[in-house]
Amino acid sequence: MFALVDCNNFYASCERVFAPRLEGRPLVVLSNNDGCVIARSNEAKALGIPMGAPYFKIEPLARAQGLVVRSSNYALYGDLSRRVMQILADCAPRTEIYSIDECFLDLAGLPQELTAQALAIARRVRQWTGIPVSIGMAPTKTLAKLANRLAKQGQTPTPPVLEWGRLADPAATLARVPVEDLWGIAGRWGGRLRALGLDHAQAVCLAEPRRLRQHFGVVMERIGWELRGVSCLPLERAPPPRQQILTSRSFGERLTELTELRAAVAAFAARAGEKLRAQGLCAQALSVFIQTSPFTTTAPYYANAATLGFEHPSQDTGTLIGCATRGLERIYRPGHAYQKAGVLLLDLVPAGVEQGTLFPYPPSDPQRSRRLMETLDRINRRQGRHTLRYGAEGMSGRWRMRQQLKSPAYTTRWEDLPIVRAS
DNA sequence: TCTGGGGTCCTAGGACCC
DNA sequence: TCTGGGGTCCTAGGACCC
Repeated sequence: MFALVDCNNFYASCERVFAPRLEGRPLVVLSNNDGCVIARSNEAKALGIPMGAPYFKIEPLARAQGLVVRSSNYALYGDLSRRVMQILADCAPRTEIYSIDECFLDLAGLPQELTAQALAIARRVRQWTGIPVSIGMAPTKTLAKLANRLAKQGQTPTPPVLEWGRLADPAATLARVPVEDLWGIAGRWGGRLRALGLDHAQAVCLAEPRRLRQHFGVVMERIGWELRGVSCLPLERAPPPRQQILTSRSFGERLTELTELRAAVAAFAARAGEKLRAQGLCAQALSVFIQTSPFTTTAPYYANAATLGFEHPSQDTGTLIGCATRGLERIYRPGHAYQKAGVLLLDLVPAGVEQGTLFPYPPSDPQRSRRLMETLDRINRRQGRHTLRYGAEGMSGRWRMRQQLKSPAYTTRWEDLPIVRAS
């Protein structure tokens, strides 16, 4: 038996935890660079603001309707997520953190009163963190996801919890669920399922699994089995090691000069290196890409990428920046207004087991590099990111993101601690 | 003027191995 | 006219997730 705990409108809820006056008001959170809407409160959804809407298009409406708008504040969301996950880890024998706002629980061995248990979990998370959650429970992950969605929609006698086994008529419920609402099915497959006459979850459930496999492959076959109550997707305790690490950003302003791009790309490489070391990995190759805006119609679109292999596996920021810069110089073409760039680390291997080089040239000192990176990371962990950085990253730069509407990092910066006054 | 960032898995086909 | 059987690795493309 699985439970899926999902935080309601997570980013919007995080913004409200330390600003309770936003309770009940329509609220949206914007993507990096204040580009589009990536989270909406229920009130904002009711206004008809779609997910992913470019902000400049809804701005007039926003003003007229008193919409509250925030830049994304990942320091805050990440910290509140960690707290929620910690509470959940105490509530079940095994958990799987599925995303920043979702967690699967393995309910095996828990007392039978599952609904009562789940209601208590939801209350506890709300009381201890201020974050509202919904919980779906079922014998498979796919059904637990669905139960969660139905619970969120209020289709449950025990909000915010829905236990699949307590449904009076599961088949009729499935028949009311459009295929696109199933976990793992989006637009393309939805269209193809409908073309086969399978347009609701119950039709997929009744379809011959072999047929699903023929038309779509093993992924869809598993969805079919899971809808029938046959669990195919186990709880994953330890996340598998990363296969790639990407750091990319849209620029606050368009860039045309190589010098400016170089600083941006160096900063991305440095950040990617931090992530790499935090995971205990080394990269064996790096890819750098740049692109102009895909939405501009007045200038030709240009996008390109360069991939470079390393002499030997590395987690040294200096090496990463050097490679990224060489790659950039290969693909940079003057005359374009670049909108975005990124650095992708590839062929990751665990640090410490990498293949050495018999005749390194130029001679290098891996111990020295390792100590330097450890010191760099330690200082930046304690004193704040960017305290110590490479000169190539530049001090500021027009490429840095616009984030004009960001709330304070209430829980992760001393200066931003909220002050409570008694009156 | 203004449009996110970060990932995963699966499949088919080609090249190659013994 | 007829040409084995069993495998791996790599890449590109397509789909999906939050």
